[in-house]
Amino acid sequence: MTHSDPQPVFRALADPTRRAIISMLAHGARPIGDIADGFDVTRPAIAKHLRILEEGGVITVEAKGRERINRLNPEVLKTAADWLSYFDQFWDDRLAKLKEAVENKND
Amino acid sequence: MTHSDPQPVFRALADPTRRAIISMLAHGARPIGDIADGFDVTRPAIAKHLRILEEGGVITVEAKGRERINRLNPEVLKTAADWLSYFDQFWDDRLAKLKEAVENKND
DNA sequence: TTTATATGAAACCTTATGGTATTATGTCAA
DNA sequence: TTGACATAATACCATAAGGTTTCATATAAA
Repeated sequence: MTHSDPQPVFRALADPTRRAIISMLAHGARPIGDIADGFDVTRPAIAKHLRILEEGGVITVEAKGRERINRLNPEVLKTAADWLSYFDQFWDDRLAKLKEAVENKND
Repeated sequence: MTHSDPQPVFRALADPTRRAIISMLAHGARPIGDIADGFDVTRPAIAKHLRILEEGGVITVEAKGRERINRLNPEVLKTAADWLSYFDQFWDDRLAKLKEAVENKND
């Protein structure tokens, strides 16, 4: 319904390292150092990914002392999911029927 | 369940022109020329996008005389949708409840 | 107040990306 | 068979992406 531009989100999702970071942050907010420890690449590389995630609104960064806490902002991912949801009809009849059933019963 | 690598699909989805091509092909298969007519960029540019879509399995190309019909393969998009579906829990409680209700009643 | 720690920032490199213009090839139609 | 048409292929270009190393800065702890 909000129909906002999915481009920054799809851009953020395009890299496997960024998707892994997103998955990691789904389990809790973390500073850069902790994130970088989980990957082969250097911390500056992770910092660049975090910047792109932040630009896309996928994460927010909160300064806390000398640390900077990176927190997932999962609602933004809905922008991409919404774009893809149009194609539900092509692969999942059951979901369409389910949605229909619910719309008739509840709302 | 299939759990295949979403990388080629997310790559295909990363460009706005490619997403527009996907949307266009959702309404029916078309040859390159027809597709290119709908965009500002040149045909070789569209051809490159189609190549990336084909590499990602998002479209299939069928030679038909001197034309080459580009056909959407929408099931592949499910790979990306599945990856994103993990985050449903963060933004949509209703869907979770719905799923639960269905699992209790049907299967 | 040193010293260690967490991060930012700059400079640089290689390859991918998205685009162009031009030329070649295969197929249909007159 | 010749001409028109649909597309492929090639060469080229500018910028973005993803990575590195090195250096600077701010905060916490000794």
